Amino acid sequence: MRQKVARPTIKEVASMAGVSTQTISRVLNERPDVSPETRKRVQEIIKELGYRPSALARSLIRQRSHTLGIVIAGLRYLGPSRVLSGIAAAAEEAGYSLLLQELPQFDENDIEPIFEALLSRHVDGIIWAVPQVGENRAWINHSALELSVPLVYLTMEPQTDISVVAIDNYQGGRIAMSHLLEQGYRNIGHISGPLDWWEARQRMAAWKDSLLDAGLDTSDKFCVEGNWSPVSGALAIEKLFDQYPEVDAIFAGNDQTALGAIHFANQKGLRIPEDLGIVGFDNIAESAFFSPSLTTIDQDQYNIAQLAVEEIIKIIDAEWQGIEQVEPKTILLPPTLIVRQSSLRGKEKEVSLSRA
Amino acid sequence: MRQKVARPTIKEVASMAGVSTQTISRVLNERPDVSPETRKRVQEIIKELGYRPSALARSLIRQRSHTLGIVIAGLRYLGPSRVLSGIAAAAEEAGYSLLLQELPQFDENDIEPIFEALLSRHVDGIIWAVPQVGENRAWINHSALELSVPLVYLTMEPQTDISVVAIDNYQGGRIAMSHLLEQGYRNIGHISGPLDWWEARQRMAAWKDSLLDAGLDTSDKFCVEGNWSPVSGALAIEKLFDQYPEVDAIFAGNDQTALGAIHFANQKGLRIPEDLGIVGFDNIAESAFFSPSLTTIDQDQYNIAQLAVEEIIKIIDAEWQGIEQVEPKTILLPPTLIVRQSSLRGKEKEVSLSRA
DNA sequence: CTGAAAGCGCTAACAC
DNA sequence: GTGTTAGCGCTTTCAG
Repeated sequence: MRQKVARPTIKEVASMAGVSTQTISRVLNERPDVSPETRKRVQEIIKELGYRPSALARSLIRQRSHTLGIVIAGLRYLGPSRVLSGIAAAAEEAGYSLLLQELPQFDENDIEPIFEALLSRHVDGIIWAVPQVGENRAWINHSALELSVPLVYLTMEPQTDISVVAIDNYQGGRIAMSHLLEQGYRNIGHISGPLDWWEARQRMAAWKDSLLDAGLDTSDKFCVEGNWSPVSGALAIEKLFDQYPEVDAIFAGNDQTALGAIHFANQKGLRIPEDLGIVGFDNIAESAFFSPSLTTIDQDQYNIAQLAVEEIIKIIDAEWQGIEQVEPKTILLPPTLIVRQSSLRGKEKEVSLSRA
Repeated sequence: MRQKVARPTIKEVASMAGVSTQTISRVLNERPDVSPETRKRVQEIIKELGYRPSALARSLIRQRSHTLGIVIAGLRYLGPSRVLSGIAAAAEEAGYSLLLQELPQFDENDIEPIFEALLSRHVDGIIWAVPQVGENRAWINHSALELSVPLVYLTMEPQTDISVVAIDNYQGGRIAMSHLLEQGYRNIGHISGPLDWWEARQRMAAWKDSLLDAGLDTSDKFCVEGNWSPVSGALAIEKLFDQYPEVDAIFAGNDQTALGAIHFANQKGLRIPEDLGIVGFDNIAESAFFSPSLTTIDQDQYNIAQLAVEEIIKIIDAEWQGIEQVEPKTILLPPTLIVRQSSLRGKEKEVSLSRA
């Protein structure tokens, strides 16, 4: 059974050491103006009592909590979790704690209470790591612009007034398409993500622009909207084959959609990559083990999360040093192509095991 | 550009309303002893100023923060993320905020600073949601038993002195094995998770006991240790076929390992489920779309997370009401079997699309 | 070098 | 009903 242990306060340490609380405070904060003997004695008593200062009381008086508010959505998906993991590592590294709020939905519009919960606990800054879906950016922009602490957007469309750190989804789409075109595919269809997502629109735009640049047709029939899920991928490819029978390759909005497409193609007896080339997006761990293994676009979400943390701490420190406004910055990270079997037509195939 | 907006304090509200801060406090806390007119006037001013009380100051004086400390590890994996999502939802529901600490490794042994970061911020309780790996339970037990706040373990071996909420992994393994045996498989191999994980050992024990109960052989050759990853699954099954050529079914430690095994079997031209039956564990979203779709064990991690939150709040409330020690409780949730194609031998196959 | 006084933003206990 | 005093646990003046 747990032994409830009360935490000693600075007062108890002081009376035990026979000095005032300020002296304890001085020792804690490593101020020079304490005699070596007093310092040593106090430190011993601190250790003996297991005393730790209250970060809460400190936050109150210093007006700085060394805590970051994180707003996130969709932790049941892999992407947001990886982002959160990156944030956690970077925050730990920088000596910040994390106050976490998960939105029940991506397009939650009642965000006042979310901010309130964070601000009333005196966070030093807020990272908004919610994908931009529908109009949810509008709501948050409205609230964010009159906020008492700095804010950084993660995974959102670049903007003028607030710092943004994101993956360059458009660039990623271009890379995927270049690869398919290089492999000789010419009838390339697209299974998009839900088009109220900014990321889905970016990837789709890259698909369309790539076809245009290559002098190819870009009829609406060549694109079907999915919802990121494997099942939507399977349904989408079926529809795609209906309305675009010549299709010889697919750029899928994400790996899970691609998986659904592969599943369908396998069942139809289509050979991948000979009859149909497929490229995904995300590079989820499983994608190296699909049958066939999936060529995809890797986005380093862990890394952008760290950049976001660094950025917000930079802003916090700047404002703390009296700089009233820090110039908003936009950081767009390019993703990279991971070539696997699903798109390698007529070339030497890699062995998936050796590079997973 | 963001407009830095200072938050008003209770003092400003008070002087604006021409009353003392005490009266504001009374209105905030909905005390009866305020005249209707005063109350109304104060409320209007609060709204006008956009005043919100500081949860920090409240925590300090009330000795209660309505904040839960969450210690977690492995957010890059799906399981812990789902757990966190469940915790977040339940905490939100109960009006608690979340202070998050992610361990850099599962078997991190320097946990003092982790606890310290949470306790110095006056969390009301701690949920330890780190899988039990190697000796990490020993370290935490040592620290946990003399803690100033309640603690609940999530996903850990039941114990006598502290409350635990977990999935019954052993039971899950038994269900998986019963299913394979019912389908007529008799040479059932196991690809385990890393055996320093408690969950991996539980699932393996279930595999062994099931074979014993069925009067079947349980040679060590029938089991290969993996590390949860698809690649380890592929390597493990190869080894398994080497040392146990008669194998006609595999109970995989998790879905990703099963995916690696499927990948290998497909490449070898083995038919699943005819030549080889496969059952996984976890029911990840992708598993319904493997080729063939994967029979697996579903564990409701979202749900156990909610139970853990409820449990710790119950303990917090109890201690708050003067009950010194609350009897530790163990909640073991049984997982459920999800039947798909990979194990359905000689029976009518479901169509994976229709039930995904 | 060290202590006393004041206060961060709020609330509990007691006056009036 | 409402104000005053005191104090949560700590730090920041400013004396001495």
